[in-house]
Amino acid sequence: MTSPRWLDDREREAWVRLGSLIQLLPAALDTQLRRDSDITHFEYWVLAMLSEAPERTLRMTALAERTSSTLSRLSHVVSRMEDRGLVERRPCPADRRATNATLTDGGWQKLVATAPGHVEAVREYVFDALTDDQVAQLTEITEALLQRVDPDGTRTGHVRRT
Amino acid sequence: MTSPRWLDDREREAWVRLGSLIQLLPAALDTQLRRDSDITHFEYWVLAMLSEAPERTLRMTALAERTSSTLSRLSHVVSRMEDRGLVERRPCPADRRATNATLTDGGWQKLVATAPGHVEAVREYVFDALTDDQVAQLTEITEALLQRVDPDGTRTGHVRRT
DNA sequence: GACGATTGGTTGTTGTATCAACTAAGAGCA
DNA sequence: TGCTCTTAGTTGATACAACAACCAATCGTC
Repeated sequence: MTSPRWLDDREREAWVRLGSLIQLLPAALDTQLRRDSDITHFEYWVLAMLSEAPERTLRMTALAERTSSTLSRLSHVVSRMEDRGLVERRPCPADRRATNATLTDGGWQKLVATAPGHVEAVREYVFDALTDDQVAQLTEITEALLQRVDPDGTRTGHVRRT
Repeated sequence: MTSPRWLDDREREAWVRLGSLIQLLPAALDTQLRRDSDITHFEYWVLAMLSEAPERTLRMTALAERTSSTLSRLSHVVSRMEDRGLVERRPCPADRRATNATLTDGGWQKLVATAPGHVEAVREYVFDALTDDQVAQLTEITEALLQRVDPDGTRTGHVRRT
């Protein structure tokens, strides 16, 4: 079971914690949002990204990038959100292959009602636990990891540093 | 849409990257393992944790803790792994409520065959991207966050610093 | 201006996660 | 002993994600 380049002790320590974190943090955020607002964490990002876009509208492809998801996943999710009246989908006049997703008034209100509690949860789980230095370190570290996980930036183009 | 304590710019920057990362990193690891070894990332942890235990055996509850999962999820997964001959389940003689899960020879061989490629992927996605200092910072940061996400340590008892 | 390649998006299938409900065994205690 | 409470684990229903197959529009190019 010897591998060319095994993990050393320090790496193992970091890895086991990171493993737990990527397991537990999304689950914790999902739980809060489901309980308080009956939406998933992913749906929250969809609402948030649309709310910040001009006209509260984005092409599906652009929205997929901003939510770090695939187009397929997004399509399913937006369908459900459309059924619930949070989002509207209309064919793009400029490119008739494309579809524009727009936040409805109901979706906007949902976001407004949801955001404070969710931000509070993010603070509680993440930022209240970290010093200012650590927040800066976290930015650098996540930036470096994203460079590896998504080198082309096709799923994270909007957040990547120049 | 004003909240008592909104996120400032630095926090937002860190948050959007962390959000992308917890979305993409598990997916990337899952993809590698599925493609190369036909197991999920979670199943890999199950194999790995059992392989390090005495007698390659753990109580379901202990295994759930080491994999940061719920007992319910673990039960389903172990059932499937049992069907594939990777793991065996036997009632614990000492406490007849409890169940011991044991790695089979087949499970051990699966892990041996899988580990090098997976470790290589972990290196590629994580550790090759970080300096030694950053690895240390990551350990501190993840430790601090786990403290918040799982304060009692019921899902992460084995990794928590004293 | 016709043909193949690429882009944009949807849909169906299958597998997995989650939640709540449940059984069964041990612990605490009158 | 008999009662309740807690712990350990399983199961079934429902919801969600991933992958592959697919369609339709557009681009490139000869």
